[in-house]
Amino acid sequence: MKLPRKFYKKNTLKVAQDLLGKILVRKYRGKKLVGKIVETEAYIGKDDLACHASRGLTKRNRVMFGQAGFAYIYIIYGMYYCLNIVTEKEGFPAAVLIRAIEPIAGIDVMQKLRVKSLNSPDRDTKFKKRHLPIDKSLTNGPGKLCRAMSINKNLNGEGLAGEKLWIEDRSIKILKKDVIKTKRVGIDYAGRCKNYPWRFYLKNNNFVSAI
DNA sequence: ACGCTGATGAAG
DNA sequence: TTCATCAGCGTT
Repeated sequence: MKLPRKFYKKNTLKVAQDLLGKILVRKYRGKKLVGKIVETEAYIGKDDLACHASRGLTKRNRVMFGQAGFAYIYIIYGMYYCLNIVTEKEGFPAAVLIRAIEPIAGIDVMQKLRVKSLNSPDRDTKFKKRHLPIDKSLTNGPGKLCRAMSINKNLNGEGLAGEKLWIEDRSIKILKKDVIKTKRVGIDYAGRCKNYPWRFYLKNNNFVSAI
C-alpha cells in the first residue's frame, strides 16, 4: 500500500533510513515500473551546505520548502535528473535523494528507456532474459534510475499520493545491521558538512551505486 | 582520469 | 547579460 503523507513529515534522517526496502512505483504508459529502494541520502535545511536550500528559496528549489511527500526533481550536469522526496514540516526545506533501486518489474520497459550506447553489446539476442542476471547498471545511480523510470521535470512538484509516481510498503523487513551509513557522494564543496554520515544503503546489495 | 552537457544562480 | 558551477555517467 502507498505510504501515507505522515511517513514523510518527520525527521529526514529517519525517513531516509525508513525508505530503504520500500518500493518505488512509476506508472508509465499504463505499465508499472517497480523497484526496491536500496540507497538514499538526506539533505536537511539551510544549515546543510550540500542542500540546495542552503542559499535560500529559489525558483528551482521551491518544492523543497513545501509539504512533505512531494517529488523534488532537478537537472544535474545538464543531462541527468535526480529524484528527491520532500520531508519535514512545511516551510522547512529538506528532502531525501533516491540514489539507487533494485528493479523488480517493468524491466523490459526500463531497458528500452535506457539510451543504448554504441559500444554496449546486445545482451538479449542470444539468451533468454530470465536466465540472465539483471543488469545493475540500469538503476545503480540517481541519474540512471530516473532515466530507467522516465522520471523528469514534468514530475517536479508531483504528489506521491497521485497516480504517476508513489512509494509502497510491501512489508520488507530491513535489519538495522544491514543499513550502512557513510558520507554523501559528490559534495566535496560542502565544507563542514561534507563528511556528515547522511548516506544510507543496504549492505551487500548489488544495486547500490558504485563510488 | 576526463569530456560531455545545459540549467542554475550570482555577479555586474 | 555573462560566467563558473554542478546530489552524474560513460568511456579511457
